Amino acid sequence: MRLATWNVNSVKARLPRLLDWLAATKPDIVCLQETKCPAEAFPVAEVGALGYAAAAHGDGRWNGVALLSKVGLDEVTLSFPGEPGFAEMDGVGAARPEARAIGATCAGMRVWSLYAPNGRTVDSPHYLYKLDWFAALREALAAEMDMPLVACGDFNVAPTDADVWDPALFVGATHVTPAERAALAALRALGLHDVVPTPMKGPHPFTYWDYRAGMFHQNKGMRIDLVYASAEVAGRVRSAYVDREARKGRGPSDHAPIVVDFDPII
DNA sequence: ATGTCTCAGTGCCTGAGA
Repeated sequence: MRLATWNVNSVKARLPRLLDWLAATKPDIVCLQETKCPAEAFPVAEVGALGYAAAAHGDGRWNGVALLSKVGLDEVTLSFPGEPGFAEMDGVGAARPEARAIGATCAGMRVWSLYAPNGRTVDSPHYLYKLDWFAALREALAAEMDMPLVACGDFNVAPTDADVWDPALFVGATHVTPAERAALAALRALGLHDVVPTPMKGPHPFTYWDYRAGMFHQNKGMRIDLVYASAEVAGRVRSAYVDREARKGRGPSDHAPIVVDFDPII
Protein backbone atom coordinates (compact mmCIF):
# COMPACT_ATOMS: atom_id res chain seq x y z
CA MET A 1 0.00 0.00 0.00
CA ARG A 2 1.35 3.39 -0.99
CA LEU A 3 0.11 6.63 0.52
CA ALA A 4 1.25 10.13 -0.41
CA THR A 5 0.64 13.65 0.82
CA TRP A 6 1.39 16.77 -1.20
CA ASN A 7 0.68 20.47 -0.90
CA VAL A 8 0.31 21.20 -4.61
CA ASN A 9 -0.20 24.99 -4.39
CA SER A 10 -3.13 25.02 -6.84
CA VAL A 11 -4.40 21.82 -8.40
CA LYS A 12 -5.31 23.73 -11.54
CA ALA A 13 -1.85 25.24 -12.04
CA ARG A 14 -0.23 21.92 -11.11
CA LEU A 15 -2.53 19.55 -12.97
CA PRO A 16 -0.12 18.35 -15.70
CA ARG A 17 2.63 17.80 -13.15
CA LEU A 18 0.23 16.14 -10.71
CA LEU A 19 -1.08 13.72 -13.33
CA ASP A 20 2.42 12.84 -14.51
CA TRP A 21 3.52 12.31 -10.93
CA LEU A 22 0.53 10.11 -10.09
CA ALA A 23 1.13 7.98 -13.18
CA ALA A 24 4.80 7.56 -12.31
CA THR A 25 4.53 7.12 -8.54
CA LYS A 26 1.26 5.17 -8.41
CA PRO A 27 0.17 5.91 -4.86
CA ASP A 28 -3.02 4.13 -3.74
CA ILE A 29 -4.13 7.01 -1.52
CA VAL A 30 -3.24 10.67 -1.99
CA CYS A 31 -3.82 13.59 0.38
CA LEU A 32 -3.69 16.96 -1.39
CA GLN A 33 -3.55 20.42 0.16
CA GLU A 34 -3.81 23.98 -1.11
CA THR A 35 -5.82 22.88 -4.08
CA LYS A 36 -7.14 26.48 -4.31
CA CYS A 37 -10.10 25.08 -6.14
CA PRO A 38 -13.85 25.01 -5.50
CA ALA A 39 -15.04 21.43 -4.98
CA GLU A 40 -17.15 21.57 -8.15
CA ALA A 41 -14.10 22.52 -10.22
CA PHE A 42 -11.84 19.74 -8.94
CA PRO A 43 -10.46 17.69 -11.87
CA VAL A 44 -12.39 14.54 -10.97
CA ALA A 45 -12.41 13.20 -14.54
CA GLU A 46 -8.67 13.70 -15.03
CA VAL A 47 -7.69 11.82 -11.87
CA GLY A 48 -10.48 9.33 -12.55
CA ALA A 49 -8.77 8.42 -15.81
CA LEU A 50 -5.82 7.26 -13.70
CA GLY A 51 -8.07 5.07 -11.58
CA TYR A 52 -8.73 7.36 -8.64
CA ALA A 53 -11.93 8.15 -6.85
CA ALA A 54 -11.78 11.74 -5.60
CA ALA A 55 -13.34 13.84 -2.89
CA ALA A 56 -12.65 17.56 -2.63
CA HIS A 57 -13.35 20.34 -0.17
CA GLY A 58 -12.82 23.86 -1.49
CA ASP A 59 -13.32 27.52 -0.69
CA GLY A 60 -12.37 28.93 -4.05
CA ARG A 61 -9.27 31.04 -4.10
CA TRP A 62 -7.62 29.92 -0.86
CA ASN A 63 -7.01 26.69 1.01
CA GLY A 64 -8.70 23.59 -0.36
CA VAL A 65 -7.98 19.91 0.37
CA ALA A 66 -8.76 16.67 -1.41
CA LEU A 67 -8.40 12.91 -1.17
CA LEU A 68 -7.73 10.50 -4.03
CA SER A 69 -7.99 6.76 -3.61
CA LYS A 70 -7.80 3.56 -5.63
CA VAL A 71 -8.71 1.47 -2.58
CA GLY A 72 -12.06 2.88 -1.47
CA LEU A 73 -13.22 6.32 -0.46
CA ASP A 74 -16.11 6.05 1.97
CA GLU A 75 -17.64 8.08 4.80
CA VAL A 76 -16.22 11.33 3.45
CA THR A 77 -16.17 14.15 5.99
CA LEU A 78 -15.70 17.79 4.96
CA SER A 79 -14.06 19.66 7.87
CA PHE A 80 -13.65 17.89 11.20
CA PRO A 81 -16.21 18.02 14.00
CA GLY A 82 -15.69 21.19 16.06
CA GLU A 83 -13.33 22.76 13.51
CA PRO A 84 -13.14 26.51 14.09
CA GLY A 85 -13.21 29.11 11.35
CA PHE A 86 -11.26 32.35 11.41
CA ALA A 87 -13.29 34.85 13.39
CA GLU A 88 -12.16 38.45 13.23
CA MET A 89 -11.22 39.72 16.68
CA ASP A 90 -14.31 41.92 16.80
CA GLY A 91 -16.43 40.01 19.26
CA VAL A 92 -18.38 38.16 16.59
CA GLY A 93 -18.70 34.42 17.17
CA ALA A 94 -16.91 31.61 15.40
CA ALA A 95 -16.90 31.75 11.65
CA ARG A 96 -17.63 28.93 9.24
CA PRO A 97 -14.64 26.55 8.93
CA GLU A 98 -12.31 27.10 6.01
CA ALA A 99 -11.58 24.22 3.62
CA ARG A 100 -8.68 22.78 5.59
CA ALA A 101 -9.70 19.21 6.36
CA ILE A 102 -11.20 16.26 4.54
CA GLY A 103 -11.44 12.75 5.90
CA ALA A 104 -12.49 9.41 4.49
CA THR A 105 -12.28 5.71 5.14
CA CYS A 106 -9.92 3.95 2.73
CA ALA A 107 -8.78 0.32 2.92
CA GLY A 108 -9.71 -0.05 6.55
CA MET A 109 -8.12 3.21 7.67
CA ARG A 110 -9.41 6.63 8.56
CA VAL A 111 -7.42 9.07 6.39
CA TRP A 112 -7.29 12.85 6.84
CA SER A 113 -5.84 15.43 4.47
CA LEU A 114 -5.11 18.53 6.54
CA TYR A 115 -3.96 22.06 5.80
CA ALA A 116 -3.22 23.90 9.04
CA PRO A 117 -3.55 27.68 9.22
CA ASN A 118 -0.25 29.46 8.57
CA GLY A 119 -0.45 31.74 11.60
CA ARG A 120 1.32 34.60 9.83
CA THR A 121 3.02 36.22 12.87
CA VAL A 122 2.93 35.40 16.57
CA ASP A 123 1.08 38.65 17.32
CA SER A 124 -1.59 38.00 14.67
CA PRO A 125 -5.13 36.79 15.35
CA HIS A 126 -4.30 34.13 12.76
CA TYR A 127 -1.75 32.66 15.18
CA LEU A 128 -4.40 32.23 17.88
CA TYR A 129 -6.68 30.75 15.25
CA LYS A 130 -3.95 28.28 14.33
CA LEU A 131 -3.59 27.14 17.95
CA ASP A 132 -7.38 26.87 18.34
CA TRP A 133 -7.54 24.85 15.14
CA PHE A 134 -4.95 22.36 16.42
CA ALA A 135 -6.73 22.04 19.76
CA ALA A 136 -9.97 21.22 17.97
CA LEU A 137 -8.16 18.81 15.63
CA ARG A 138 -6.82 16.96 18.65
CA GLU A 139 -10.35 16.49 19.99
CA ALA A 140 -11.66 15.32 16.62
CA LEU A 141 -8.86 12.79 16.11
CA ALA A 142 -9.16 11.58 19.72
CA ALA A 143 -12.68 10.45 18.86
CA GLU A 144 -11.33 8.29 16.00
CA MET A 145 -8.37 6.65 17.70
CA ASP A 146 -10.31 3.41 18.03
CA MET A 147 -9.50 2.65 14.39
CA PRO A 148 -6.37 2.68 12.21
CA LEU A 149 -5.82 6.32 11.34
CA VAL A 150 -3.41 8.48 9.40
CA ALA A 151 -3.48 12.27 9.47
CA CYS A 152 -1.39 13.79 6.72
CA GLY A 153 -0.76 17.20 5.34
CA ASP A 154 0.75 20.62 5.66
CA PHE A 155 0.82 21.21 9.41
CA ASN A 156 2.72 24.52 9.06
CA VAL A 157 4.81 23.60 12.11
CA ALA A 158 8.41 22.39 12.14
CA PRO A 159 8.53 19.78 14.92
CA THR A 160 12.15 20.45 15.96
CA ASP A 161 14.95 22.92 15.28
CA ALA A 162 16.48 20.31 12.97
CA ASP A 163 13.42 20.76 10.77
CA VAL A 164 14.30 24.30 9.71
CA TRP A 165 17.33 25.24 7.66
CA ASP A 166 18.56 27.91 10.10
CA PRO A 167 16.91 27.90 13.53
CA ALA A 168 18.53 31.24 14.43
CA LEU A 169 16.58 32.97 11.67
CA PHE A 170 13.30 31.59 12.98
CA VAL A 171 13.56 33.02 16.50
CA GLY A 172 10.34 34.91 17.10
CA ALA A 173 8.67 33.48 13.99
CA THR A 174 5.71 31.18 13.60
CA HIS A 175 6.13 27.48 12.73
CA VAL A 176 8.68 26.93 15.52
CA THR A 177 7.13 28.35 18.70
CA PRO A 178 6.77 26.19 21.82
CA ALA A 179 2.98 26.51 21.62
CA GLU A 180 2.88 25.22 18.04
CA ARG A 181 5.25 22.37 18.87
CA ALA A 182 3.13 21.57 21.93
CA ALA A 183 0.13 21.28 19.62
CA LEU A 184 1.98 18.60 17.64
CA ALA A 185 3.04 16.89 20.85
CA ALA A 186 -0.60 16.79 21.93
CA LEU A 187 -1.43 14.94 18.72
CA ARG A 188 1.37 12.46 19.33
CA ALA A 189 0.09 12.01 22.88
CA LEU A 190 -3.07 10.55 21.36
CA GLY A 191 -0.94 7.70 20.06
CA LEU A 192 -0.05 9.16 16.68
CA HIS A 193 3.46 8.49 15.41
CA ASP A 194 5.48 10.91 13.30
CA VAL A 195 6.43 8.90 10.19
CA VAL A 196 9.66 10.73 9.38
CA PRO A 197 10.55 10.33 5.71
CA THR A 198 14.02 9.78 4.30
CA PRO A 199 15.43 12.80 2.47
CA MET A 200 16.65 12.10 -1.06
CA LYS A 201 19.51 14.53 -0.45
CA GLY A 202 21.16 16.01 2.63
CA PRO A 203 20.51 15.16 6.28
CA HIS A 204 17.14 16.86 6.68
CA PRO A 205 13.82 15.57 5.28
CA PHE A 206 12.63 19.02 4.31
CA THR A 207 9.34 19.18 2.45
CA TYR A 208 9.04 22.90 1.72
CA TRP A 209 11.38 25.44 0.19
CA ASP A 210 10.42 29.05 -0.47
CA TYR A 211 10.27 29.90 -4.16
CA ARG A 212 12.46 32.93 -3.60
CA ALA A 213 16.20 33.46 -3.46
CA GLY A 214 17.22 30.04 -4.73
CA MET A 215 16.18 28.45 -1.46
CA PHE A 216 15.57 25.04 -2.99
CA HIS A 217 18.93 24.83 -4.70
CA GLN A 218 20.65 25.79 -1.45
CA ASN A 219 18.48 23.24 0.40
CA LYS A 220 17.23 25.94 2.74
CA GLY A 221 13.95 24.29 3.56
CA MET A 222 11.61 23.22 6.32
CA ARG A 223 9.88 20.00 7.35
CA ILE A 224 6.30 21.17 7.82
CA ASP A 225 4.43 18.46 5.92
CA LEU A 226 3.86 15.51 8.22
CA VAL A 227 2.40 12.01 8.31
CA TYR A 228 0.95 11.20 11.73
CA ALA A 229 -0.10 7.56 11.91
CA SER A 230 -1.74 5.48 14.60
CA ALA A 231 0.22 2.50 15.92
CA GLU A 232 -1.53 0.03 13.60
CA VAL A 233 -0.43 1.98 10.55
CA ALA A 234 2.99 3.14 11.81
CA GLY A 235 3.88 -0.42 12.71
CA ARG A 236 3.30 -1.50 9.12
CA VAL A 237 5.48 1.18 7.50
CA ARG A 238 8.26 -0.24 5.35
CA SER A 239 9.69 3.00 3.99
CA ALA A 240 8.93 6.68 3.56
CA TYR A 241 10.66 9.35 1.52
CA VAL A 242 10.42 12.95 0.41
CA ASP A 243 10.19 13.10 -3.37
CA ARG A 244 12.37 16.16 -3.88
CA GLU A 245 12.51 15.40 -7.61
CA ALA A 246 8.94 16.73 -7.73
CA ARG A 247 10.20 20.11 -6.45
CA LYS A 248 12.58 20.47 -9.42
CA GLY A 249 12.16 21.83 -12.90
CA ARG A 250 9.69 24.20 -14.40
CA GLY A 251 6.52 25.12 -12.54
CA PRO A 252 6.82 23.09 -9.32
CA SER A 253 4.83 23.47 -6.13
CA ASP A 254 6.86 24.97 -3.30
CA HIS A 255 6.28 21.70 -1.39
CA ALA A 256 7.52 18.20 -2.22
CA PRO A 257 5.35 15.11 -1.73
CA ILE A 258 5.94 12.53 0.98
CA VAL A 259 5.48 8.92 -0.11
CA VAL A 260 4.89 6.15 2.45
CA ASP A 261 4.89 2.41 1.71
CA PHE A 262 3.31 0.08 4.26
CA ASP A 263 1.71 -3.31 4.60
CA PRO A 264 -2.05 -2.97 4.17
CA ILE A 265 -4.43 -3.08 7.11
CA ILE A 266 -6.93 -5.18 5.15
C1' DA B 1 16.51 36.86 3.07
C1' DT B 2 11.97 38.88 1.23
C1' DG B 3 15.07 37.46 -4.99
C1' DT B 4 8.55 33.81 -6.55
C1' DC B 5 4.25 32.04 -7.34
C1' DT B 6 -0.94 31.98 -7.57
C1' DC B 7 -5.51 33.92 -7.81
C1' DA B 8 -9.20 37.05 -8.76
C1' DG B 9 -10.74 41.64 -9.44
C1' DT B 10 -9.96 46.76 -9.39
C1' DG B 11 -8.97 43.02 -15.11
C1' DC B 12 -3.76 42.63 -19.23
C1' DC B 13 -1.59 45.25 -13.63
C1' DT B 14 -2.16 44.94 -8.76
C1' DG B 15 -2.78 43.38 -3.81
C1' DA B 16 -3.01 39.63 -0.85
C1' DG B 17 -1.39 35.46 1.02
C1' DA B 18 2.05 32.16 1.52
